[in-house]
Order: sequence, then structure tokens, then C-alpha cells
Amino acid sequence: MSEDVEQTLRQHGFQVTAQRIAILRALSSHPHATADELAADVRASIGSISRQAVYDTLGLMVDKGLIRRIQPSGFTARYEDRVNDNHHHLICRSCDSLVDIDCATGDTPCLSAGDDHGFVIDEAEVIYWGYCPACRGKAAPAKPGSSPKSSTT
Amino acid sequence: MSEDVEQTLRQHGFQVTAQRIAILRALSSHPHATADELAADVRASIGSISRQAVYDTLGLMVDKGLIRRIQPSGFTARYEDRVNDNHHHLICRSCDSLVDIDCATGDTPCLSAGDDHGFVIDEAEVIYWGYCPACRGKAAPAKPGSSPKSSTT
DNA sequence: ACCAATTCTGGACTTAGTCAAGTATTTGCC
DNA sequence: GGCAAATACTTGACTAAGTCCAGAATTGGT
Repeated sequence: MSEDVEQTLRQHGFQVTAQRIAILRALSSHPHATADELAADVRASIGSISRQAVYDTLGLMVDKGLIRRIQPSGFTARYEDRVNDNHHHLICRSCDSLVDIDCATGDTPCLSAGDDHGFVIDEAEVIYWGYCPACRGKAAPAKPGSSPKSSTT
Repeated sequence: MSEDVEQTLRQHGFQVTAQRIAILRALSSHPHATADELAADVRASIGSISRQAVYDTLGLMVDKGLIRRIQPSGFTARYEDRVNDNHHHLICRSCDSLVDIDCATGDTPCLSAGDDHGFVIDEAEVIYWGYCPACRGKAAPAKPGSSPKSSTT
């Protein structure tokens, strides 16, 4: 299994180092982890790693499309290794839990924006906000001034 | 015109203060501004304002649905006063320009997620990533290791 | 095994944002 | 219009996330 990770690294043009292997493995066991959480996980397996190495590696991997970085409003950056598989994220406003969600609409649904302003669009990132089963009852904090925010789409 | 802003504040249950009026007006002339940019703008019109007042006010206004906060990956939080009008955002990966974009798909399109995991979804936030007309030619930084990232949807 | 290129470390630094205590302003009421 | 209670604002210290830099260590091709 360590070989798989090594393979992946080489295929994407990375030098193979203990740190990178550890980061990648940490990521696959902790999807949606923050840089610090990954660092902690890596330290548990490797002994130690510098913060800089973590940020450098994650940054490079994101650039090469090996992993994905997400950063919803109010959260610090999170990373995941599910990539190129057409999924989105669903976040509970109350307890901050974050789950993956597959897009119902086929292959490139949301890519059809109205007027694209001349941009070449290569990705549509969707974040669904709401309340998870556990918080659904207890929370529902009836936003006072505003209408129930029906179709922010 | 100052009266409009006052009205809006009262309607949403706010006390009316010079700072709040100034923030709201700054926001309508600078859509997608950061907290610091707004503070600077307010200082230009009012003389001075504390950072805390800016954050407090923006936070309250977001809570009451008067304004919206967006924070794309790699950006600091931005605020806008277009609210409840079903629009999304389009960002250039190269020059970071950010434009509004209306959703083509009608009223509550992207709200139809596949399996909602039992969540009650009240908002679907969409961010389109790509290259603006100006950067389209010059940038296109041919992501090496990864396939052209066709349908991240 | 050696050398150049790449990567990692450690520490200082920056930026965005929060906390808490005290002061000022607003607003409802007389 | 004046007063008190509630609300808002200011100041300054603090935290967390992330960046910068220079030097040491590792990797991988020969």
C-alpha cells in the first residue's frame, strides 16, 4: 500500500519523500482535514514534520491536481483526495459537520452559467448549506430580519 | 439617499449609527470588498472607525440576512449587498477578478443534490473558477500532472 | 559513491480575525 | 428636551493560519 502512494507521487512528477508519503496517507484516512490536522497525523506516523513542508506539499499537490483544497466561509482550508469525481460538499450551519455529496445532475451540470462574461470556466464548485439530522430540530435559529432565504440557488 | 440606508437599517432591527450607515454605503459602492477595504472606505467618509466595529456590524448584518459574506478558497472574506437574488460568482484563477453571474437554471436549480444525507438544505452556493478574457491567452498554465479537470462540476 | 537539484527545517514575520473591558451613543419614556 | 437603560463603539492585547527566508538534509541521475 505504501507502494501505491509512491506510484502516485512519481506519476505526478514528485520526488518521493517520507513526508509526502505520510501526508498523502494522512489525507486518505482523514478526508477534509486541515493543514494542522494533517501535520499532527503525520507527526504521529513519521515523528516530525515542519509546518512549511506541510504547506509546501499541499500547495504543490493542489497545483498538480492530485488533491483538492476547499475553504468554505468561516472555515480554514481543508484538503481532500477525492478529485475529478464530480462531488460537492454539504455543511451544517450549526455543528459545522461537512459531508461529501454527489451531484445529481449528471456530468457538467452547474457549468452552464447564464452569461459567462467571456470567462473560460473550468470548474464549478458547489457548497450546500443547511442543518444536519442531529441539529435540524435543536438549532433552526429562525433568522429574524430575513425571509427564509428560499432560493439563493 | 442617506434616508434609504437608515430605513433599511431600522427595518432590519438595527440601531442607526453613523458607522453603520457608512458601512452600508461603502458596501453598495464597493461590492465584494473585504472588511479592511470597507474600513478604509468608511474612514474616508466618516473620519475613523475601529476594526472591531466593522467586524461586528458586518457579522450582524450577515446574520440578519441584510448582506452576504463570501469567502472563496484562498481569499479573505468579502461582503456584498446583493442578497436573495439568485446569483453566483465567477473568479479568474490568474488575476483573481471576481464577477457576479446570474444562475441560468431558473429558481432553485442546484438545490437538487443527489443524496442529501438527511440534511435540510437552505442554500446552495456556487463558485465558478476559470480565466477571464484578459488572462485567457496569457495565463492558461497547462496544469502538468493532471488531466484538464473536465467536470469537477 | 557523488553532485546538482530539490526538499525540509526552524524561526521570524504578516494578516485576518477575536476577546474583553471600558466609554460613548442611541432610543424609549417622562 | 432630559434621563436612564440598552446598545454600539473604541482600544489594545491576543490567536490562528499562513508566508518568507536562509541554511541543512535528502533525493535521484550518472
